[in-house]
Amino acid sequence: MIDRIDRRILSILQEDSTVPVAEIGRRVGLSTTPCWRRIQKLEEEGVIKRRVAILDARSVNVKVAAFISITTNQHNADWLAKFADVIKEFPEVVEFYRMAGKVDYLLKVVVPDIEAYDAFYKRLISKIDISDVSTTFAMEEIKNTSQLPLNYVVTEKTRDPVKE
Amino acid sequence: MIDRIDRRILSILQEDSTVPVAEIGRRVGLSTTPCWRRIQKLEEEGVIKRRVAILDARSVNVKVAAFISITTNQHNADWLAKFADVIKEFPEVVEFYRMAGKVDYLLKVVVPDIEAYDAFYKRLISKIDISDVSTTFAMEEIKNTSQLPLNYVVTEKTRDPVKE
DNA sequence: TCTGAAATACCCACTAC
DNA sequence: GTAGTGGGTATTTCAGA
Repeated sequence: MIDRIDRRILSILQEDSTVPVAEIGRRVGLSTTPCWRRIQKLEEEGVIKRRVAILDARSVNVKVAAFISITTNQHNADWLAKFADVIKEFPEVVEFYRMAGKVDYLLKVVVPDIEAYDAFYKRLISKIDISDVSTTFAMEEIKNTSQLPLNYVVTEKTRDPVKE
Repeated sequence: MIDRIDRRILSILQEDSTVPVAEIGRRVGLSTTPCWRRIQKLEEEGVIKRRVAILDARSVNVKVAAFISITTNQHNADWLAKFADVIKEFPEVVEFYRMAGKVDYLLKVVVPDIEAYDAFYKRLISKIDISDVSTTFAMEEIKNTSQLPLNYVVTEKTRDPVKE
């Protein structure tokens, strides 16, 4: 169970995981060891999934983000499993969801430019048989964060959503 | 300028930033110091933007992802600036793009459930005047990674996209 | 002169108390 | 929560291309 202190620790770590444990402890009003033990527990429980480096998209030459809406008429489990496996393997696909409503699947893809998108698209449809596809491009990334909101965390003291 | 070794270092770090420098060096065929210097440089240059902890969405009670397409008839710079500022401040909004085509803006929002989405939606439209909004929900997250594809990186040796 | 290997001092993560 | 240790990291020095 996550309490308020855990939540503050998570908030710090998902913003910057290089902050030393002693400093985190200081900020949340804990000494190093208990703070460190909480972090360990959060990692064991899988609340903290991993620690990663976030790269600059422009520096690695993926300046264009595209959203691909896929509608299909094939809905059996076998087909879906194969479809998902194939698409997951493309490194350009950074997000992939099965949707409710008219669109069946939504992909977020990152590539250098429209030309590269076209090449990617051809590779995609050559590997898998999909009926209806529509793509929209992001002109500007206004916000894109790995930080999840923590105001909905169920704390041990209360079951109500708590404001940050 | 990024070379092949840098690319391998980035690949390791964006998958797991806890790997010790000596181990990274071993994997890319470098001793600790030059490897460490490369990482420093990549951070200085902003290729590595930050190091963060990735949290488990279910553990922090945000199981539902929604995509909100916003169409507006207001296109002046003032309005956009205000609009962007307001929306950015919602922690539930994890992604926010200005789009090309019919839809003007696309938001990705994470919340605990449909009920919470509704509450969020009401708060959103109370703060800002938007004409046309449509929401689709993700039923299943098949892939969601912070790892960018590195096969498009422009290396010092070649300007061609290089296969991983 | 630039790049990499070896060596050291220091600081932080982690353990025992 | 405090004290102490091992290990990784930051930094310097040195060797070689």
